[in-house]
Amino acid sequence: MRIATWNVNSINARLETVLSWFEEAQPDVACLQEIKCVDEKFPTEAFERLGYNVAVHGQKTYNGVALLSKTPLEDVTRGLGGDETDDHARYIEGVISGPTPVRVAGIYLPNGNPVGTDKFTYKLGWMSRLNAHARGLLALEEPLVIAGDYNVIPEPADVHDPAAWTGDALFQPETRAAFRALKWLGLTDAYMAADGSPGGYTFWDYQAGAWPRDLGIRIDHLLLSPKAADRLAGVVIHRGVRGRDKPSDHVPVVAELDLSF
DNA sequence: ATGGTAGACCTTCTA
Repeated sequence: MRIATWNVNSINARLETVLSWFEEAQPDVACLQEIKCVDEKFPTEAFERLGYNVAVHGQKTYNGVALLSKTPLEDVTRGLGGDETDDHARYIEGVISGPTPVRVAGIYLPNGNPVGTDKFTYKLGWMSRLNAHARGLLALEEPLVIAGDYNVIPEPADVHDPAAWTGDALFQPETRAAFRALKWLGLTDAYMAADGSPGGYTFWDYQAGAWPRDLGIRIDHLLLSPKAADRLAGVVIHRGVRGRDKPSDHVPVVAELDLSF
């Protein structure tokens, strides 16, 4: 099973680009972030024509996540618990039906910049709530994938110039510690387990020639429960997508799970 | 040099 995560930076501005990638890459499951539209504006029919079942948790202008699957989605939930005052659309979860069901959570973790503001506090609070929720999911002892734009640079090897990012919310010690705490729960970073070579960037800023100069960061991750990690067959970062017309600033990351045993 | 680009949307916010 190929499971993809991709921050598309507006699904409607990016529809042709996204659909053509889906046709060639044929992911079985996809988590999309920053769809930047309400549920009714999501191009559901276009994905249904490609054979996908669609679940959306949208929001006007900002954020918004979607979960797509070639097999039916079950037990879909929207929103991350732990704070009733949080109205950002950043979390969607469902079970991918099949002989070996896989629970998939798609996340758009807050950016958190600038550091020292309530935005950074919100980011750390969101990570704490994700930790609490993941703890409960892991107790189910299922194949589980938590995939999305984490807005976390885990290690210096995941950024072209660590010194240039020391003041950024994505690379703060507290941010990195919260990401490590997720892994300590028993989650495996799929890219590190399958490949792990430095320079596996997933995001290049639109500004200052970041893409042609390969000034990237690795912030789109798939974290796997033990029963999902046991089946991990590989991870591919589709970096070439960044060089196409009208690209998102993120590229798709695809993990392959072997569900044949 | 505090620059630069992109998207939603209505003048500025988010990234």
